[in-house]
Amino acid sequence: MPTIRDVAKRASVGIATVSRVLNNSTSVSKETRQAVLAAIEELDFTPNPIARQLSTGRTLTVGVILPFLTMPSYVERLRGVQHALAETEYHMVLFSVGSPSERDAYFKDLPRNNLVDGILIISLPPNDAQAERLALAEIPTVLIDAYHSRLSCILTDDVKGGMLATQHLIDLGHRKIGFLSDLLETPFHPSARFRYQGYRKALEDSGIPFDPAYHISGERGRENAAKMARHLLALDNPPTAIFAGNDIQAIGVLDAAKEAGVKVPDELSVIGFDGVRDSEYTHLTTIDQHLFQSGVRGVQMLIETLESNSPSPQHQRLPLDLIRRVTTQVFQE
Amino acid sequence: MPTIRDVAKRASVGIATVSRVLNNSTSVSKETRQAVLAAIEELDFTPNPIARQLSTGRTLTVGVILPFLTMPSYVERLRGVQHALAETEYHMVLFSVGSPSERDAYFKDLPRNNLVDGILIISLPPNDAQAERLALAEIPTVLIDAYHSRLSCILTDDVKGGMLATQHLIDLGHRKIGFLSDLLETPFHPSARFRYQGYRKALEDSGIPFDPAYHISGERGRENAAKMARHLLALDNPPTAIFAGNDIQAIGVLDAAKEAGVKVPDELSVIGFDGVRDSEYTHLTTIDQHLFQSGVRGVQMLIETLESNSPSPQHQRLPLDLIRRVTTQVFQE
DNA sequence: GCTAGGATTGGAACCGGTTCCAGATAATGA
DNA sequence: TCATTATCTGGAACCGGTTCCAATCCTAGC
Repeated sequence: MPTIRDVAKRASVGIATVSRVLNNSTSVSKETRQAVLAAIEELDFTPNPIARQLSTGRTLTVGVILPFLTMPSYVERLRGVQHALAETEYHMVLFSVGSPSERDAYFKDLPRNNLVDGILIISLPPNDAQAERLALAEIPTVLIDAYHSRLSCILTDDVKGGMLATQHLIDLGHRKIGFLSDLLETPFHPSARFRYQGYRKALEDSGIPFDPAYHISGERGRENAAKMARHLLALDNPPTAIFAGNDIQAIGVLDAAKEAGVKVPDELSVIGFDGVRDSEYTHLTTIDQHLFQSGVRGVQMLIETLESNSPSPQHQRLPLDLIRRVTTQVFQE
Repeated sequence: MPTIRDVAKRASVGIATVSRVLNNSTSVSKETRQAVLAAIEELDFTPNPIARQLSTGRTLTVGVILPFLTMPSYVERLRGVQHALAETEYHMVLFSVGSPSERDAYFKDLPRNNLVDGILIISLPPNDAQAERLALAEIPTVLIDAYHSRLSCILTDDVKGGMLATQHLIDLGHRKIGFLSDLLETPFHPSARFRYQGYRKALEDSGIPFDPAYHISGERGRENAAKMARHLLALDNPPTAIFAGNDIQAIGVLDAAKEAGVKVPDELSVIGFDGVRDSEYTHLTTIDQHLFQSGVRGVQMLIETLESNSPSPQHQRLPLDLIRRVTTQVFQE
């Protein structure tokens, strides 16, 4: 592998000059530049990025920490990150988190070793101590789908989203509204809890009493959601509408309804949350939280911070949009 | 940020000794080691991986090139890669390919710049020239779900898989068997074509004449598959079984069948291909090609090559298993 | 004709590790 | 006791870039 010194020798110039040509920095005469470019061509020289990283202190790499592709919504956010990063000169290193201890290890180590220039954390809220460390680190961090006052964030207002979804059902005339979701207490992202809060708030605002029988939560996944939905549908006085904590669960609800012979949306309205692709296929009414866009925005915010190194954390809130498809309908007696 | 020299000074030893402690290489006396470890602790020192990379020539990074997460099957393979890589000391850098030109750029550049120690290519078969370059490069490459004689590969026998699926339907007594898939000619991975060949071969082996009306291909995706399935089901003499090129398309077929009031499996048997998670949910009979495992094996082969630098390409074939679920059934008049 | 100042250029130091090699010390054997 | 060897240890070179700084050349201005 030829080095910059080989090129310098071949072009009969100094190594500094070759470097200048490579970075087309300060003035190099046209003839010299030509000579250097010719030598580079002849030797088939490519600068070694590692050496460059060492001397510049920049790695041109962004580290992405996420709960690894366990849910379509993470994949969709990651897709947004990838898309936005492709427009820049930065590479993407993936750090997958499978357990709280793994998460903590990355939170601790990644900001210290100079492996990446910036960190994107997807759907993994740090605790106060971790956030403090991240905030003090030289490497900027942006949280996507997680909040901490000390760090820059791309946020989704899950409470508001929960209200939006519930309000939609209320507006359609429903009064017996079920809520079905992941476990509310989780070591990872507590979005289900916030959405539940939104659900409760919307009911309260409309003066609809909350019925604990209409609230059920359990392990994630379509099958489990179907199981929970069967339970709701088997109640003596079953709900006429179900708000599922995410789209995958909503699809599980659709499964259960079909199986039970309950017609959607005639006899049961179903609304999801996320706006993943599967919701399109299934024509599910849902709350679109712009997952792809969250990845894009996260990258934008990180790159901005990297280039301006403004230290004050920024918080950006993504819009939420009700996408009305065919699974919700006006309540009919 | 403290450096190895700071540690050396603090522990009153030479930098070489610190390095020895860090790499617990050749003999260092117990007392010296203790002193160095204490200094490291006190200074909160972490070795800079970039500097290490420059001097050792190893980056401890594997580059993964893949058509970016456009299909569940790629995600599943990637998951396997991630899982296996997590057991090693290697990191993973993701290079996403959205177009043939992007693919060609990565094939060309990645082996040259010393950014990664090894390359995994998922579902992107290189042409001869590219394969030659990759084979000659100092950086080892392993193809997952793609074949080239000059390179190590983790393979799936799509032709055999196509035969397996078709044979299953034939064994059940079906004679009017449809085949529905992606476009057979694609700039990317031609798995659909191979599966189609397997379909044709199985028919031929059983002496069942091929009916061109039963073969349809088009853009990928569930919806498109449903559209194509509607077409097949609307034929004067519709097939009694459909083999879909992949699970997502098979799910599209199920959609179309339900919509048309055709009962699965009573009136129509459906078999998919891949064994993605969605196939579990939908209780789809399918050919499991062990996607996750393909990622794991790819990593294993790559790491092996990295550590033994054996230059001769290895080819490993993954098994194919028929998973019989509920969407296929004995043909009944 | 002489000098100030801008344009080019090259050498050397530097980034922060690893490792070769030689020197120092301790232990072993005769 | 002395030579020999094994064990430890540190300095310096090296990986391959970038960049500071000083040197050189050239041209314009007086």
